[in-house]
Amino acid sequence: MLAMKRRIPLVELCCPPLTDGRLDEDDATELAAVLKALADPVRLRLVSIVAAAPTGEVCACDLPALLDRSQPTISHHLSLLVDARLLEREQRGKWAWFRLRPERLAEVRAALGA
Amino acid sequence: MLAMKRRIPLVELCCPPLTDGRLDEDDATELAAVLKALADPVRLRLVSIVAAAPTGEVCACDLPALLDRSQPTISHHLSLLVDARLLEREQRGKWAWFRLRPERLAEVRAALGA
DNA sequence: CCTTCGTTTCGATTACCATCGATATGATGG
DNA sequence: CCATCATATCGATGGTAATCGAAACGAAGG
Repeated sequence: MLAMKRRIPLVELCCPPLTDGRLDEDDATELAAVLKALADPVRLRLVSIVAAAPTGEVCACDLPALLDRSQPTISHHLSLLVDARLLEREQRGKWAWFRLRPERLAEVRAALGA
Repeated sequence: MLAMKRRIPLVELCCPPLTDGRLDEDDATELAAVLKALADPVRLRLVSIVAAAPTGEVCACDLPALLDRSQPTISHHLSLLVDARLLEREQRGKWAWFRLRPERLAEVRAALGA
């Protein structure tokens, strides 16, 4: 035991915890990609705004004003967060709404140690 | 209550958890800096190698071979990790030894949510 | 001291990234 | 259809970061 190789089904975490053994190159690259998506002040604030929204979702239309960035810039960051599976996007009429994917954030925490 | 503003002394975490409310610009910048230090495959592998070392420490001299990068490159990444307070460095004779700072990793996990 | 050897710093190169204005896309409502 | 408005894409730009070879630094040991 301990020879058993990965893939816990419940959370489907992206990588074994950092502290459990040497990460191989692929796992490290994958984990680095998610962390890179989080490692930007604007994107962290986007995630926190969505996470703290009372209704659980936020309209993209409100975000440029909240973050003092242009609309294309916000759109760019939102795309990266969706690609990293940290947010999910839903189009409703003309507006795009975003929700947090808390399991994904939990995966990242899990990958960062016990 | 809930108006009380930050700084839990025990762990001295860098920022309030992402999911507890909107991060202000300073907190977001600080958290992004630590995450950026982690958001690189080579540095993640460095951390995991140090974390998994049976003795708790690793000699810098062994790392270029393990990671297939030049010695200056490894030195550069180690500096970034030390600056981010994720590793600590100790010079012993000619060799530099590195240890993990688990509290710092715990801070990052805490900042990423409950 | 002078040499050796591990490590850091320097300089250069290359690649990536945040940002914006301008433009395109796409859905809504007349 | 056509006009409008929210969002996405494009192209350009300035800045940052990973990487390496070469050179500088620094500790040991004769």
